Amino acid sequence: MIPQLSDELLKLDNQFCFVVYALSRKITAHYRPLLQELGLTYPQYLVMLVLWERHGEGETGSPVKYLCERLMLDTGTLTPLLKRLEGSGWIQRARAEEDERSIIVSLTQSGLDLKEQARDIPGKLVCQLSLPLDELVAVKQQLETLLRTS
Amino acid sequence: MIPQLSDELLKLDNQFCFVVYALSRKITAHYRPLLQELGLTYPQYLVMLVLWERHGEGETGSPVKYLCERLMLDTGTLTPLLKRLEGSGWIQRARAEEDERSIIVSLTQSGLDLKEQARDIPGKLVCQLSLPLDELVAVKQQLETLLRTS
DNA sequence: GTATTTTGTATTGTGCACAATCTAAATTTT
DNA sequence: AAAATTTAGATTGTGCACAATACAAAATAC
Repeated sequence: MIPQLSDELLKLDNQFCFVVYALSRKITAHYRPLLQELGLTYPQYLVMLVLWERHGEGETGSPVKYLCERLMLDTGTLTPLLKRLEGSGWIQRARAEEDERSIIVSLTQSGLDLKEQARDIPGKLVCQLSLPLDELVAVKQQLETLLRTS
Repeated sequence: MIPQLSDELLKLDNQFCFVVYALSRKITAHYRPLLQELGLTYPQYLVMLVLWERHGEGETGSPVKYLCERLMLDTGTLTPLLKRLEGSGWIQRARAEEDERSIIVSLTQSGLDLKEQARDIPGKLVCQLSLPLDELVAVKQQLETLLRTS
């Protein structure tokens, strides 16, 4: 059996995707203890980020469809997740009046208050990442290019 | 309410982690149709990569513990996954003789043959990524640094 | 050599991800 | 306007991830 280039390409350490996949799990593991104090999982935290951001822009409600697009997740993932957030008391779900198909997600007062407890999370996390901030920003931009165009 | 820096840091688009998380899901989505032809999921494919690689090094069997370390996954994830791979006929699982606690995973002939069908997958995937190969290699190295040291 | 601790794996339970299917409301066609 | 199509979410089923617990085999302590 002659060694081939394709053998090299099939090695785990040569997989670009594995690095992204493993790093993603590792970073969310960094978030876990911090988010646990707030009673959130990482995907739930992402939903809250969007709702907090929208609230700051004066948008008190967001359709599920909007959240799906923003987080690149489908309803099979978001519907049960949103029900759990509702069960925790952070959000409310209600049918839109103009379009009975649409569900509008909005923050409760507790959900809004939770933002104050989340304020220091991004800072704590960056400190745990062993890459200078400017390099981190540069890598992030390249990953965003991949995310947008691939 | 005075706008604060922490408001900016809490925006979704400023989250380094979200980019990694979303990109990871997007890349595995690229793999999905290719792997479906082989009857593998992406995490199963990663296990097969390690087993193929080990086989090339003359190691016919790998303990579960080794696979856990290599893939940074625990047995709660790997045990059922390995049972599914065994059910598909790609691998075998057997207790080690020297240490009855240890389970040794080895390729079946079909599992070894499957490598030939997987050979062209890395090439197909790189073509779907819209970043020149040299930049991809550079980004990968920085992500590896994060993965190792964070 | 027995007791204690550690190690390797399995199991259980919760929460994503995502494909596939379903339903009802809205829109478009004709 | 009735029929066909599209759209927004929900549901079902499979397969990860991972914490927590359990357990037997091995290693260590005593």
